[in-house]
Amino acid sequence: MRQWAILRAVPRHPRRVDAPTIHSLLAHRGIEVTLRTVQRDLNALATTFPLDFDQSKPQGWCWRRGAGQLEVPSMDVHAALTFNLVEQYMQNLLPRSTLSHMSPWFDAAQGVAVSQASTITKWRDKLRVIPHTLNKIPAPINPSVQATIYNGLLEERQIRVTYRAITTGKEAKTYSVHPIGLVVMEQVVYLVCTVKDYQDARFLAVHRIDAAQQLEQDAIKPANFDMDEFILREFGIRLGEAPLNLVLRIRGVLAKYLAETPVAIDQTMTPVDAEWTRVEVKVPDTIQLRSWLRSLGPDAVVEAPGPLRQEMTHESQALVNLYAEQT
Amino acid sequence: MRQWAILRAVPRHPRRVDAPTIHSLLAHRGIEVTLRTVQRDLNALATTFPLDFDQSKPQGWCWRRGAGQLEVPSMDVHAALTFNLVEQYMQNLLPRSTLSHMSPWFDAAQGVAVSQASTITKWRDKLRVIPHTLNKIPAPINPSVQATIYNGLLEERQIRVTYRAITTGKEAKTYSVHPIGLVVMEQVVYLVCTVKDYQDARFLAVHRIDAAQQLEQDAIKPANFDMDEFILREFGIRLGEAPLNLVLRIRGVLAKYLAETPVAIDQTMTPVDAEWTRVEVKVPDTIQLRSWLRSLGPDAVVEAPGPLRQEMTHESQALVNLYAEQT
DNA sequence: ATATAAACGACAAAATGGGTCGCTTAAACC
DNA sequence: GGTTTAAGCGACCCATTTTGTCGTTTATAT
Repeated sequence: MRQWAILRAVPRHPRRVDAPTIHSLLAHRGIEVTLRTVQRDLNALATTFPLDFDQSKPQGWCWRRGAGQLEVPSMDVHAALTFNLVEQYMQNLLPRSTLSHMSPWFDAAQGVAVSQASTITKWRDKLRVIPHTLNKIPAPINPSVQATIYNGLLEERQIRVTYRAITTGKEAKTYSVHPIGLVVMEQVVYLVCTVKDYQDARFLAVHRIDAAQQLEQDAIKPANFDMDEFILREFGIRLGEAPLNLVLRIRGVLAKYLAETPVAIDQTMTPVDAEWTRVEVKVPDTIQLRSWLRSLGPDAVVEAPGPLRQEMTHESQALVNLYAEQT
Repeated sequence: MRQWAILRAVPRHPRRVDAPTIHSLLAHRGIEVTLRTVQRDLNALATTFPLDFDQSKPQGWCWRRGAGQLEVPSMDVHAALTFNLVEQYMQNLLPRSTLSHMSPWFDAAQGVAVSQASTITKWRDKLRVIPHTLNKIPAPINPSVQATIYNGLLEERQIRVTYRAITTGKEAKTYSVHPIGLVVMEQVVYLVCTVKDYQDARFLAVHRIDAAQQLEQDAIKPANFDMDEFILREFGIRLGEAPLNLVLRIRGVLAKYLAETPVAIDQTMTPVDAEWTRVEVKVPDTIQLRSWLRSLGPDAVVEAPGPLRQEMTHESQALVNLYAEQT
């Protein structure tokens, strides 16, 4: 039991912890033993587990870099299968530096034997995830900047950041921010925060932060801040306040797909004729809805509400005009 | 050490393992002890860990249902943050029954204290993932059918399935299949397999499989089967053989976004005038490309290659015609 | 009904664990 | 640069625990 507690107290590679710290930590949990015993335990555990310590005087103990994840209960094949799917899914949806924190588990999932005795078939041979969007390349994030940002966010401390605004020509500025939250949209990670002493929240793309340094001062969250409200307002998601009663005319395989994965639970579908099917569904009025409707091309026609139909009509006419121009 | 091995040998709830099995398993790993010792260990461990056994004679041991994931090294805050992001991301991308296999880890991530002493701030307050597509509802999958399918796939055994084809009117048919792989596309899970003794691979939507039963016979994978080739061909992904040298004219915020998350590493962007920017990039000729181009609406015009421009021109004209019709 | 195998209690010998102490060594501080 | 402080480590020994053995009980299978 004590050894179990010690194992869990030892952190992964870059971070380190020394024996006296573990000793007091154990005492805090009601496990009263001599420091000597803790030292003995650490040495004993190091013979079986990939633990390392540095040569400084209070020896800093850590799990060897690249040490695998040991879990109880151990990962079963179905969990491993799911981890493998998620790994493929996430590949281009989060920046490498963030996703890398999960690699111990992804590696563990890879290592789970597919079947007891059979061939050493690789998971990759059996599993594929087809990306639903065009695979864009996430902007790289400086790992140390990311670490500082995430720490400041979680410990609720102010951070001094050097930010390179997207508006061209402007050079990077340095100021302190109060981190509030993290928002991921379209493969980009944004830090939601207030700047200096202003009360209004802003968002900064983390990959455009060139340098970051955690400050001593606590971060102050503006009163009555509502993250969801902020997102809908500032990220240009919500276009209308009320949900739309969308009526759509669709054709082809799209009807089949939509029958299988409905847009919402109240979705109803009624055949119009041999070619077309009418879909009625209540959906929030968002930018994603527009993107989706556009992406369907000439297989979907908005019938109602009127304003949305108008909008789509104008858009398609605008597109035709653009294509009519000589290049 | 022996107890550690025993803990890892005990599976999660529905599955069970008995003491003699563990005993022989330990012997296999060079740990030679009496069966009695194993029994004693199990009882001892059950006082500290949430282990349960049933009342049948060879006692079946398992981790109590809902037992948390215990890991060494324990999950640090950055890993927990990433797990929370991924959980939000995956929410509607995989069916519940599949994703639920990861819930022990998602729960563990939730449980990681955000900061040492500070407030018990919930992760949810700080993290948000904005879905990039319209959030459709994944078709529910019968968990026991899913378990059988996944098992058959991993153990490479034939499966007798009752499949409800999407073509209306046809009733469900039952036949045996040789599972080859799993493909996830647009929130739907497909089983790639060959049917009966035919050599050509097909794909079945897992949520349309009403019943499944694992058979004794080994599954036979067709010679020279190439999963990637199969996907490109059968899922209608690849439209042209060669990659396209896409030339695109874009405007507005899109130019900024595309500069940050390029479509491919060789992407070049050159301003045309105050409004437009020209993007050149080599991309595979896929259905996703079309969807993406369409989703951009009148903010993007394809300039080359010619055939694609033609295609887009015709599509937009067709859409205008559709909207011009009286409802 | 009988045979088989697993679980369990009891006991004793063996092994190991852990506190104490003193020595050594490396930081830290004046 | 010397001194202080604290951590690591080897050694010793007693108490506790561990584990093999064996006999009994109980449930499952034949």
